[in-house]
Amino acid sequence: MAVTVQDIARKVGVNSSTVSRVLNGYRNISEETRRKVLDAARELNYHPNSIARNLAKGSSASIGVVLDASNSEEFSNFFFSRSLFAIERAAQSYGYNVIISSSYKEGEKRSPIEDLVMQKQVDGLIVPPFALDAHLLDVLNNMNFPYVFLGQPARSGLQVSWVDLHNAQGSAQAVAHLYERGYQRICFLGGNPDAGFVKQRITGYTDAIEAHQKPYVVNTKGTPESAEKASYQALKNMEEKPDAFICCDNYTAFGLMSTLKRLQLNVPKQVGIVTFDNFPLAEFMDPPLTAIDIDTDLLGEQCATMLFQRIEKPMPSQQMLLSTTLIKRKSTERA
Amino acid sequence: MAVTVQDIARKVGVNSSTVSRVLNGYRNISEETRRKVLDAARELNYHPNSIARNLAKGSSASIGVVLDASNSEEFSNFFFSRSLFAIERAAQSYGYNVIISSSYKEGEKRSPIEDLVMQKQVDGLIVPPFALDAHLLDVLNNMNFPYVFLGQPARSGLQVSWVDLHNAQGSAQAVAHLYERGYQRICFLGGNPDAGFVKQRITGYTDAIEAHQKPYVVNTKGTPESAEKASYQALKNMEEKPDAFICCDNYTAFGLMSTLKRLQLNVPKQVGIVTFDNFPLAEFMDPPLTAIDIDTDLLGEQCATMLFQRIEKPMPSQQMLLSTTLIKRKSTERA
DNA sequence: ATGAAAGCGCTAACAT
DNA sequence: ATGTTAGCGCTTTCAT
Repeated sequence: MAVTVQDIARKVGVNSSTVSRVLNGYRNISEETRRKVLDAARELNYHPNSIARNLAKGSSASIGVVLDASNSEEFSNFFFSRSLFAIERAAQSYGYNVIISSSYKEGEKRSPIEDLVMQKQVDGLIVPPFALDAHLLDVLNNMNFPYVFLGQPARSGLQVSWVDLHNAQGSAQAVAHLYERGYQRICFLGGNPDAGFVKQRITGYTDAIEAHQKPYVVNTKGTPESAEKASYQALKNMEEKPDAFICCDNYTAFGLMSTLKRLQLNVPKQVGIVTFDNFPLAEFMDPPLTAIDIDTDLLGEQCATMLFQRIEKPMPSQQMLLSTTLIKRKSTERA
Repeated sequence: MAVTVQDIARKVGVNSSTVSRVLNGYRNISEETRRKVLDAARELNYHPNSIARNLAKGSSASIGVVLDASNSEEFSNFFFSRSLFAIERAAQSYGYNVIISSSYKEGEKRSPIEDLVMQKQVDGLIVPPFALDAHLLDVLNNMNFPYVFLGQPARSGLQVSWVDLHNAQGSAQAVAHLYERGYQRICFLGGNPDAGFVKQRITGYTDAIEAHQKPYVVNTKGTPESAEKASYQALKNMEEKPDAFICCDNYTAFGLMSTLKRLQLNVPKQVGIVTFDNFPLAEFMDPPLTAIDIDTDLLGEQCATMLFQRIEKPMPSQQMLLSTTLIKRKSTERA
């Protein structure tokens, strides 16, 4: 059915290995046969069978990306999927396919990821840290299989490669910006305490603020209602009444805004706001919120790039933190 | 390096084809050799090489999903990625891998999708309709390659298979619900006019409303600001002043809410609101908004299922519309 | 610069 | 019920 190297070889009158050489750009080929082969390939509308090619070469020309499924929280999936798209783009430019796979393992079956690796379907893996259990981690390490974590693992002792956003730096940027604008008592409004990055954001705040004031972290569940209540309490606390908030995400910021309206506190005059993330609300609030933007595209791209390096040659583990960007808007424009 | 069927065959003292038969669950195998082979496989920690297997079987055991890249609008990507996860889950249960690929074609290269298909890397394709140009469509049809559109194509004449959400039905549900609650003059607040589903939502509204009133569609750009202005105008129009709105998405609803606060109109007493989509804001607004929810998981799952049917045996094209669900909340609770 | 032949690891048609 | 053999379509020695 399909056109093969043999067909081209017959048509041109050479051996199939010669065709292969031409198609793979080997140098020691006479200009004449090269042209003839290429012409024939075009005429016959030849497309290499990548499966056969991969079998012969002993590679799969694919990487696997493990989906962030256990964390099915809609919001974080959004950021993850942005990175996923960027990974695909990078992979394409390196000539790799991207196979996605959930980490979910049903019943007694082997985990789909283990299958992906052991069955030689992928040459490398991009994984959210929590998706790898101890067993799988062992397997990968023992066979020296290339993988990169998309996000910093909680157990920081591990000698593994990862790429993550510099959440702590984001907090520091926010703190610096708020002080620069004249705010004096800065409160951190926390988010869903289960998410790893929330801890990093809080720690970053705590570290950065110490030079100026006692840290003031108010925890919330990450929902607007929860943030509304928590921020209300904070503003009723007359002793340490904040004049600025750093919100852990757009939803807590949304809740905070409700409280401020209720208390008739003016933003940015009486209260300044910086929020983490520039989605889905920051720019649409009234006033638009100064935001710590994270580059999820870059995250995916760097993650993929790091993986390809590791696939091409073994190397010691690397870690990379990507800078956040402060987008200044009305909510911190104190006169 | 890796363990092969040969290794097992040698160890057990049978031929590799026998091993293959056992591993593939053929019936005419003596219980004894079956056990010996399976034991040996386990002992040697055998994993089949899927590339070799695919080459021999002439299939790839993979499907391709084309990424919604040209439409990089963050919001719609969110819904798409939800479907993507569901596709992966379905594929896994059918024993297929999912390869993602952007449709973006750089320079003179062939499109990545065409490569995916022609190089036998995938057995079927799930595609957002716009991602397929006329040429590629021809290629696929001529070779009878199985594919399913994720979303209804704009050119409705095409005899192709697709799965989509029943947007028009959603509008009809909203209209019926609002009338039932006693609202009388229902206005549709449109969204980004470039999105295909927006047209469907508007048409659904227009059709459903005709029994009751003259259709009243107010267009917006899909941003909160735009929706705020447009809804303000609508409410100033004394002749046909609406007492209810159907919003094309959560962002237009957000804009509308600003206007209503400004005009001090009470929701749900003076104005009722139904919004399309239950993300990211509908449940967090004050009051929480009645929403037309769409099941993006189901969308992905059905799309995949349809594709697998078509891969297994050729069949006439099918189309499927998935029902929307009305989630009733405070914003339509007229006393 | 090119041909011949072996082989990647598996499955399947044909024997027995 | 099992062994033999021939591929799947490509790459890659090893010759010449």
